[in-house]
Amino acid sequence: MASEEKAPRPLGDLERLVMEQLWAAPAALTVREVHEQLSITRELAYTTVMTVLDRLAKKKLTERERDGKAWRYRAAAPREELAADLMRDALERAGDRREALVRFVGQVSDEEAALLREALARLEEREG
Amino acid sequence: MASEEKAPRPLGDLERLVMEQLWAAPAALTVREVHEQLSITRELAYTTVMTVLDRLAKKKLTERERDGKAWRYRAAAPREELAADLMRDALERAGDRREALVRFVGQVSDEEAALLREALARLEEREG
DNA sequence: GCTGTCTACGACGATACGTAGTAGATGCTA
DNA sequence: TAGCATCTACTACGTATCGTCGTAGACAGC
Repeated sequence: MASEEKAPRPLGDLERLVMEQLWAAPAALTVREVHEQLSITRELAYTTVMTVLDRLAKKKLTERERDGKAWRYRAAAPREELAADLMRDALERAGDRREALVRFVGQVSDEEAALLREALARLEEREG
Repeated sequence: MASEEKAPRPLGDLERLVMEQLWAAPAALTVREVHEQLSITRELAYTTVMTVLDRLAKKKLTERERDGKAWRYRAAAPREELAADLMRDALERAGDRREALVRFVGQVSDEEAALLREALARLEEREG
């Protein structure tokens, strides 16, 4: 016992804000566009946003493509995918998975429980 | 959109090892006992273990009670509870929960899916 | 050639963690 | 009673992450 891998570090506050911009956008965004969006709420240097976007790319959370001399960034995976990964990760580091799942479903709202049943039903249907 | 709280930082490697000792123990442990256990595998100063236990207590992950002049530490919550909390937390920061849950159940093993169904059934039974 | 726009790279402060030393209280023992 | 052992409390240091920028250099258009 006692042998697991490191948990993925959670996003920092600004990193999360930036990812939310990318997730909300229909297409890849330039640093300037992200900066402008964030500037609505808070004051940030252009280079700060650039640095964060760059770090996110190094962490494989964003991908970028050239657009003239600028880069366009987009989220590497949908927000829900990241959430599912984190859930999976949390489950994996539980001791007794059955117990963890029981506690988990005991915590979710009725609506979420319904969504879970629905998701499981769909899975069963697809997998036969 | 864009308004969530900070995600709980994951445990550090040593912190995790220490928590695993506490989770595995049937009763509260002294610093010395944890230190001795960990010393089987790696060399660590007594005070290092003490510091970690202390930090875990400040983070409310452990609780401690006096035993003579020493403290006895125990996990504040079972391992599975922490896992369930993390899963819940991950779900909460997903955008579309339905989508996140679909992706989640799509990721788990067949066995885990079965455990999930079982947990949901038990929940339904209990809640009527 | 000057100006504006981008990127690349480096930097600095704060915080978290792994790791440990030292000081001081207290109790058992020779 | 003097000492050694045992514990806690407090401080500290190195590394990594993250928020936050500044500066320098490449380039394009006026």
